[in-house]
Amino acid sequence: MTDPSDVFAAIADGTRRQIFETLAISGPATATGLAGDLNITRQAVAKHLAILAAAGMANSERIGRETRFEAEPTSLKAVETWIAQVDRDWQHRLAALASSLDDLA
Amino acid sequence: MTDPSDVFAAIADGTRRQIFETLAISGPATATGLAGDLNITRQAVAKHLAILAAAGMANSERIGRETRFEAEPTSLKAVETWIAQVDRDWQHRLAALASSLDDLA
DNA sequence: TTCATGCGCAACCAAACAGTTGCGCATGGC
DNA sequence: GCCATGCGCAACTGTTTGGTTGCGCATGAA
Repeated sequence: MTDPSDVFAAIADGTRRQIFETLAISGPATATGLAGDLNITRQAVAKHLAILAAAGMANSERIGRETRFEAEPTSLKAVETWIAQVDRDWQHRLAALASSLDDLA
Repeated sequence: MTDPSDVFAAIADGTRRQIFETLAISGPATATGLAGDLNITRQAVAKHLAILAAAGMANSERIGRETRFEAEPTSLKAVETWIAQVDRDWQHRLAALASSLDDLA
């Protein structure tokens, strides 16, 4: 299982989000291909892809001498879950506050 | 308007998420108070709160010699929106792929 | 007025990070 | 077999970042 915290760290970087978006929109791609669009080295992209993969946000498959990376959108569930939980906590606190104000009336 | 990218950076740090959760659950608090729970300096907490505030995730209010910080949960909308967009892109690509496969049949 | 509390600002430090260059290895086309 | 392509690994660099300590200022209580 991948640490949810890794997902948060992974999406923190703009370049990484961009790579992830590109994979979602255009489908599987290689580090070399992606490096063409963005204006950075293949190595830099490869590092980002490794981080995305470690966070469970991308899957790699070696085909001949190429390594194709594909996005794994379900990995963002962890972030959605966290946001939903915070929202629940917030609402819960407001409700408790309101009811305690009612008690005073 | 706050840069959405700031929100991504803000939630990337575990301590920051923890502070944000605490504010959502327990309501407004000061840097000194929060520093007690977490095991770091008031200064460190103050920096985190400044980052959260800059990202639009927290609002501060000075009361006497205290500065109370409150969570702003709506600020997470930007993240939710991004995730939803990526999901749409992903589904759209899959649909296009399926239809192009149909054309071959 | 005096004193303790709480805060903000600045300097500093070690670790993490995004990015680069350089090299060697494997795979596919000629 | 030979060469180009694509990749992974390693070392290095500048910048960002989470954290600390120290100081001075303002506010509330005695």
